[in-house]
Amino acid sequence: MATSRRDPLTLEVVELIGTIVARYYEEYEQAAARHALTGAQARVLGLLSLEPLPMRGIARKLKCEPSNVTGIVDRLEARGLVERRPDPADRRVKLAAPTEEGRATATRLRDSLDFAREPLAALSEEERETLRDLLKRMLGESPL
Amino acid sequence: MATSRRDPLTLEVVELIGTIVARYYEEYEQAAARHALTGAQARVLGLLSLEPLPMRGIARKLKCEPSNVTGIVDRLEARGLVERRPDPADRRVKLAAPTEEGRATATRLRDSLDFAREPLAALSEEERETLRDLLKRMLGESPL
DNA sequence: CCTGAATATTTCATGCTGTCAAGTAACGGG
DNA sequence: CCCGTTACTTGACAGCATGAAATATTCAGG
Repeated sequence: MATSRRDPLTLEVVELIGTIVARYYEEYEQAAARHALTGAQARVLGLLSLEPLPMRGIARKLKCEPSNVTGIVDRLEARGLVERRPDPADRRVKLAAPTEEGRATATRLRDSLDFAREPLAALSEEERETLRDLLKRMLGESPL
Repeated sequence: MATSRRDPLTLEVVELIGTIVARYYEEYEQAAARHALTGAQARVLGLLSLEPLPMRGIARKLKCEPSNVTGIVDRLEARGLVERRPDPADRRVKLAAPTEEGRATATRLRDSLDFAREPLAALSEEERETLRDLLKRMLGESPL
């Protein structure tokens, strides 16, 4: 299993992935900032724009403590982008859902992110297919 | 230029890259935590293990304010992993350099990161070459 | 040589993210 | 009905990040 970990080719690919990660992260933060959001706020808003979630559900997706989510949703709520609604099935639960404005912001954010990720245009359709398959295999082998 | 931004294949690849970024970042933080370091501290220590840098140089590499670097280096210095040395050529400058222990920690950190990135082993050598070339093309087109 | 603009670093104030521990409210099985 | 569990919040604390102001040093021009 360790046979391929040290060879120059693997190290080069690892290096490239590191570069992609750094660039992606930076552009994500910048895109969020353009909408006066922090990265964490943008991630939560993006999650909620797919479906409303209980606070605990957000924490699970973000892999952080629920007490942390309280603050992030507080700030989004204070800006009118998100609202807390009671869960009819369980009065302990609060469902966070985007407001109309929150949904609009999430959409604009997503669009500006797509644009930031434009470098894929440098590849032909066939190349993108190859890339997709290789990335899938990379991710598929990992347990998670 | 926008011709390829919306098609399902591109979106799928973007999604995959997002997954890789999330996983990479998470594993980086965990690897740092295993050495009782934060992500930012691990990044700085990794930089300095390549070459000593002035505070401002670290800030440039991290793309953050110099005043932020002061605190990060403070904490690394308090742990004996880094030391500040005067720059003989310019008395305004302080060079941050890893101590012996800092270098050792950086090495162990790098090794544990290589292990975290093991999923590449799922690909054959030829596939890794293809992946390398595609990633290079993706990155090469961007202005930086 | 001296002055003034520019540079390197630090300090301070502030805000956000993250953790942990403790507290409150509600669910649900026995 | 009670008790353990679960969901959420609060408060204390640390770290990261920014911006403005203070200090020390460099360097160019007169």
